[in-house]
Formats: sequence, structure tokens, C-alpha cells
Amino acid sequence: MVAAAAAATHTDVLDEGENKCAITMLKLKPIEIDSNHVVISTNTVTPAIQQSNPIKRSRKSAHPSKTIQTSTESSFISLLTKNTKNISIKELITTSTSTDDDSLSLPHFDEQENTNDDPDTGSDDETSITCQSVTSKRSRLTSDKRLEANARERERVHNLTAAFESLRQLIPMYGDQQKLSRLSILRIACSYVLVLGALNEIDFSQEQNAYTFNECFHILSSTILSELKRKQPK
DNA sequence: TAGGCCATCTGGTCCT
DNA sequence: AGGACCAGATGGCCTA
Repeated sequence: MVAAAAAATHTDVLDEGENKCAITMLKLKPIEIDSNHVVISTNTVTPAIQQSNPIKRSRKSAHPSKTIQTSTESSFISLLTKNTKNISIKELITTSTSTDDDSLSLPHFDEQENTNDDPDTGSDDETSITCQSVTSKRSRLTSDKRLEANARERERVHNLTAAFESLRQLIPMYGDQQKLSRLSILRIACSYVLVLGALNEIDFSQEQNAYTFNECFHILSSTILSELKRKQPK
């Protein structure tokens, strides 16, 4: 199936016989979709994805300890930029660096007693006062809530990744060695929908142009070729 | 080495 | 009110 689709997509213009062959092959694809499109499941796919890519998982798992401070800093500065338009960039930098310890590397908990002995965070110069006045307007999550939210967000993104992987396996020109970006997957999938629609005499195009099958197939072939050009080594 | 891509964290906003 | 969703920021990996 993959090989057949791959062969077909390397020919932009097909004659009648090849078209019939392509139609026959492409008609097999919806059957696969019908049988597989419900594979995605929050409870089943995500663990598989997590285990299928241990290198990335382990690599990314080491990420938070190294970047939480800078990430929080950037978010903090961007938040300050949003909320306090009268603060200059220089002041923002001063604020972020003057409180660069626990106050930035960890969330500021509402119910946590701020009996911090740290002289830096305890210093009540103008910048720290400004910082406190800004942070008091924000709704902070507790550490447990923050971790739970992070876990949910990871789960959500993992599901998204799993859905992309599932979609990638359904589109033509997918080989085991093929690596397509999410954007490429979406582009090819859109073109593929046009082809499937043409096969069933349904116009899925946004403009309702009623593309012919040849036009749809050409669009699909062009899309695949253009996306592969981005990936394939020269 | 620059750029593309992705995972993760985070805070804000929307929805139920 | 809590969870889902979203966007911004950041760093790591890979490739041309």
C-alpha cells in the first residue's frame, strides 16, 4: 500500500490505466481509515508514545531542572511587560535579576508563608516592591496544583502527538523511515481528503470548486513532493 | 553553525 | 472552581 502510493505520487500526470490503478489503491485507504480512526485513545496511545521514544522522554525529562528558572524568568518578564506598561526594559531586567533565586525559580505560592530569610528577596527596594505589586495581581497555583497542571498539559500534548502519528500513518507516502513534520502531515492530509472526496464525488474543498479526480490527485502529488523536498537529503 | 522541529513549562483565557 | 486549551519562551536535537 505504501509502496504503491509512493510509486503513484512520483508521477504527476497519470494516464488512464495508471489512474485506474491509483483509484483502486486509493480506495483501499478509506477502509484502513474506517478500521483505524478510533485507535486514538487517551488511555492507550499515550503510554505507548511515551515508551516508544525513550530517548526523547529521558532527554526532555532532564529539561525542567535546567530551564525552569529561565522559563519562569521569561514568562515573568513577558507578564510584566503585559501588565505594567510603565516599566522600562532596564527596570525589568533589574527586577528579574535582583530576585533571581527562589522567587523566580519556583512559583510564588499564595498560601505559603513568605518568611523567606533570603536577603535578596527580602530587600524592599523599589524594584522588589514593583515586583510584589505585580505578582499580587496574578493567580498563582500551589506546587501540587502546578505539577498537576503540568502533567495534564503533557498528557494533552502527548495525545496531540499521538493523533498526529496516527494521521501520519493514514496518509500516503508514509514509510517506516519517513519523518514528516506536523505541518507536512496536515498539508498532505488536506490534499488527501480532496482525493478521497473526489473518489466519492464529494467536494471537500473550501471553495467548493468541485475538483476533478485528476486535479485532486495532482494536488496531492504536488503536496507530497513539495513536502518531501523539505525533508529528503540532497 | 543557523534554522527547523519538538518537548516542556508556564500563565492567561475559555468552558463546563 | 477546576480543567481544557492556547500561546509564548526556552533548550535540545538534527540536518543542510
